[in-house]
Amino acid sequence: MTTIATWNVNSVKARLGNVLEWVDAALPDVLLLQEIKCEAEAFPRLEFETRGYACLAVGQKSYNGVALLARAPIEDPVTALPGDAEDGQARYVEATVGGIRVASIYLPNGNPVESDKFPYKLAWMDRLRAHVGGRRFDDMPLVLGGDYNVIPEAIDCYDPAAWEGDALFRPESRAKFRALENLGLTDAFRALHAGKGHYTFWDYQRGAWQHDHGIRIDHFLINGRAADRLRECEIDRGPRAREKASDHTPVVLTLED
DNA sequence: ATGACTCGCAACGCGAGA
Repeated sequence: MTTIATWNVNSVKARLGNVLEWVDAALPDVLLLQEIKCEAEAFPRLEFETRGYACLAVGQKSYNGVALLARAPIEDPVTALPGDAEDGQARYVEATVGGIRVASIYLPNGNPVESDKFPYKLAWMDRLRAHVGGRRFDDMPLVLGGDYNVIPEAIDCYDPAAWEGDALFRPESRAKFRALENLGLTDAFRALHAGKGHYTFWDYQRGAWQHDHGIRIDHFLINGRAADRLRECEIDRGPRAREKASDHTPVVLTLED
């Protein structure tokens, strides 16, 4: 069994205690982090290395940043999403671990929709589609985990009306998410769980967590080779209830060996 | 209810997040 977890930690330094406590209990084979909010040199790699993880962090100061941690060697890394040499935002890291191609994705938020952030988001999704579609991953399992900042369907949010017009729920964003699925990728959580009420993010404001006013925006998209081995995909709500919690909670994918 | 949280920052209020 191989477990791969994804978690937008909203600053790895502010969250280090919570993250390590969860890692020590959950013991994921691969951990994909987003919004580490620090440069790679400042990533607390020693804390993970002493727990047996190899670390690959791609960061920048203050914003964004992704990391890929694994109990097995990290091979053939890609540290930026191809397709725009001008894009300096740290939002993508990809590598091979134990014969599985894995990526940690922090897809742009895109709000406000009237700003240039929304076309940047859509273009980023086009680049991701071109990257995945243009490379030959078919000979090995591919797992794209991360914060996609997309609410795929109305059942993926507590109150669809409240999200109407938001970049996370705009028809364009959802269409481009479907375009990724149309490459042959499966939304692993949705393949195993039907219905409303499955969320991965609750806003810090308005008591969203206490009222369970959440949205499902952290996803695993996996190719056929990985879907053949899909056993479980679960949202662990535990960390969201903690003091000093991230506004996102981990999602854990389990593949058969 | 023009609000509300929480983060990082050569901070001491602001931009960004979602």
